[in-house]
Amino acid sequence: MSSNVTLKEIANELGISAMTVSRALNDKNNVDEKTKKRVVSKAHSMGYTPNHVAKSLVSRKTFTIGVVIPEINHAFFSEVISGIEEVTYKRNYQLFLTNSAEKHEREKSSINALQSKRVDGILISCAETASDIDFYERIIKNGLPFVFFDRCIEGIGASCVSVNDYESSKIITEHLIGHGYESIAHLSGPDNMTLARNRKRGYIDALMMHDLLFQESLIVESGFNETGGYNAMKKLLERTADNPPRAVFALNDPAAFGAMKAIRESGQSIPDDIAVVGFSDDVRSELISCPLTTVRQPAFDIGKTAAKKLIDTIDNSEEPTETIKLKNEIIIRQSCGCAPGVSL
Amino acid sequence: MSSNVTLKEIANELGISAMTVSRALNDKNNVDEKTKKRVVSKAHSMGYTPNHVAKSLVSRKTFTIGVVIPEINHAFFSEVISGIEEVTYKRNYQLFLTNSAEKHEREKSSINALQSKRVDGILISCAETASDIDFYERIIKNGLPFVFFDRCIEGIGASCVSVNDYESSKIITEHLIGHGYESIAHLSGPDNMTLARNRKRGYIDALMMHDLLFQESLIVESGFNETGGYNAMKKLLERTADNPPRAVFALNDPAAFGAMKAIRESGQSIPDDIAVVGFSDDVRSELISCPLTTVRQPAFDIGKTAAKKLIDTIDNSEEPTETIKLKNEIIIRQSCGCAPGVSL
DNA sequence: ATTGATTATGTTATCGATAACATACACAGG
DNA sequence: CCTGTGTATGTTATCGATAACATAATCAAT
Repeated sequence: MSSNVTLKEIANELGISAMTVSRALNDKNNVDEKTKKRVVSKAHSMGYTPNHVAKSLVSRKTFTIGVVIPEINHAFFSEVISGIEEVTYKRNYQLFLTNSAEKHEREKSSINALQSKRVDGILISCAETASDIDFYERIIKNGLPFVFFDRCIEGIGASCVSVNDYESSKIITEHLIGHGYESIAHLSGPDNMTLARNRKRGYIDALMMHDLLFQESLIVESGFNETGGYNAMKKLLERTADNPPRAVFALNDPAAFGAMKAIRESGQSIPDDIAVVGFSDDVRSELISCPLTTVRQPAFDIGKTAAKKLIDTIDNSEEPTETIKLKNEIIIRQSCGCAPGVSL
Repeated sequence: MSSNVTLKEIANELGISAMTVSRALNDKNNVDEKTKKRVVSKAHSMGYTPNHVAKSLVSRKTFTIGVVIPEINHAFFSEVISGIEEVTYKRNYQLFLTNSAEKHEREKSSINALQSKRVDGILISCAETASDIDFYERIIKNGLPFVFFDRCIEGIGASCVSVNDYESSKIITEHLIGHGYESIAHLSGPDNMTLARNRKRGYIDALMMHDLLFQESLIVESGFNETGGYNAMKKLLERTADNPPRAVFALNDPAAFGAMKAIRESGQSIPDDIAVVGFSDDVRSELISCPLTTVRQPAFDIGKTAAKKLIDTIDNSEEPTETIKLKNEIIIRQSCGCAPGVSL
């Protein structure tokens, strides 16, 4: 920390008490106007910056929130952060950014560090490997405001902001069914994550509703990144060598990119041999050689909504716990088998 | 803030002094082993979390750094942040993220807020409109460790981490010259920014060295985003209607995308009528219909290097001020007129 | 037995800002 | 002239952790 001026130093310079300086700088009304001016001008000339560390210690409030995300360098999350930042900026909060790198252990240590820094609340999107639900629950029960976004854990007393994963997954699967595809595979995420469960449910229910055979063997866990998608698809193609699926619904776009790579490497073409659809509308999705049909999530709005909900919860302990679902948009491109220019 | 246990509460429960509890939890060696165990176990069962706000007040050190960037939702910056985060995580610092949204006023207010929060240092990439250099200088002289990255202000006592803008710009301009193009335009940034100045200098020097006529009228300020690039290019095409440039070097990729749009709208084709090259290697650059020849910046490394330099400066006040230039890589694609598959 | 060193613990003061209480003075109303 | 009501200011205590100093108890050495 650099050489910083304190209230007492200003007070000594002016021959008055620190309290009067404090009152003057906070523009309280029971201070003489002349004194106020002298103080303000002195504070300015001495380069005074209020010490929020001291202020926070007394007020038990830091005007700081912590954000825990599984990956920073990912278009979806950086857009969410933009949304969060817009709200925190307006409401005068600072934002601690931490990265769990999809590791639950790192997530826990970040949360502990944020607690020590006495953040007023935490926004979190769970790591792929999140498992120790009690850990979150304990902290929430202890009274630290918590809001989950995107990758949520519902039912443990914290608000959640996510998208209508279930409906969107159902719709995009039905779109594949509409193409006449009968064997449709799914690259899934971990079952203890609400988001992954909902996407899988949407997929299964769409099959059921259209009287298609649901085969457990056509579901492979890929996780959220390209490598995971690639490996899962390879496994799937090996497993179904004699009778590969006609289409694949990947739980997000990076996983879909990985799957596309595996499909091409196996000598098959997209969408003529195997159609692919994703979820999340990555920046790359519309630009790749066979543009990806996917679901666009309102990332910026997710961030804004989650941040608002958190700060409302901080400001007012009566704020109800809520599960907010934002609307997705289905983006039809060519990887599903549609001709260019088709829209839903 | 939630209900938090203090040292004194633990001390009361055990009938000992707060000081002993403090010593036990910090594993000092002059505490009885039995006491230590009792304290640690009690602290755990009471859910104690150390209060870093109080600790920081005494130690005048927060283990916190502030990051100020012009735009969060931009692949380059989110990669830089990843790099920064990797270092701060390892070194046990927390990271305050703030967004200047390319506005100098917001930048100043963020820096003030960070100072009030008593960050141990600041990492900053200047806003496009940065102007009040004295402001930075005052803070740096006051002793707050500062490291600029990417968009730097050199010569005011802070370390800088950036790329060899000058050389790379010269090389990529020479590449255009190698194609036989004689009238080459440049979309530039603000002159008070070292980065923009260096890129322009590289462009001009390349022209000079190859005895090409340097025309002031072929330089238009575009700024760093797509809209800016679009408007600048439109202006340039109007201005040179009778004799448009044969190639354009844009100071970054988004500006190049905007320029490409304007060129196509004017009915000309890329690269046959007008070649375009950019700078920064955006994720989209290799995917667009005419892949963009550009300069790849080691974003992750920039973040890592800047964060390391900052923390080294914080830890050791003798750490010298340094200007570190990382190496770029020229990525040859087709927008310059090269056939697919060519590399430098 | 007395002294000094060593170990375990307690007490007080501090970081900077401010809430809560105390004081001092001016002026109006009886 | 006295009391009450402001107004402007000062003093003290507090937030939680810990550095610096103080004390008490134990044990070895003289």
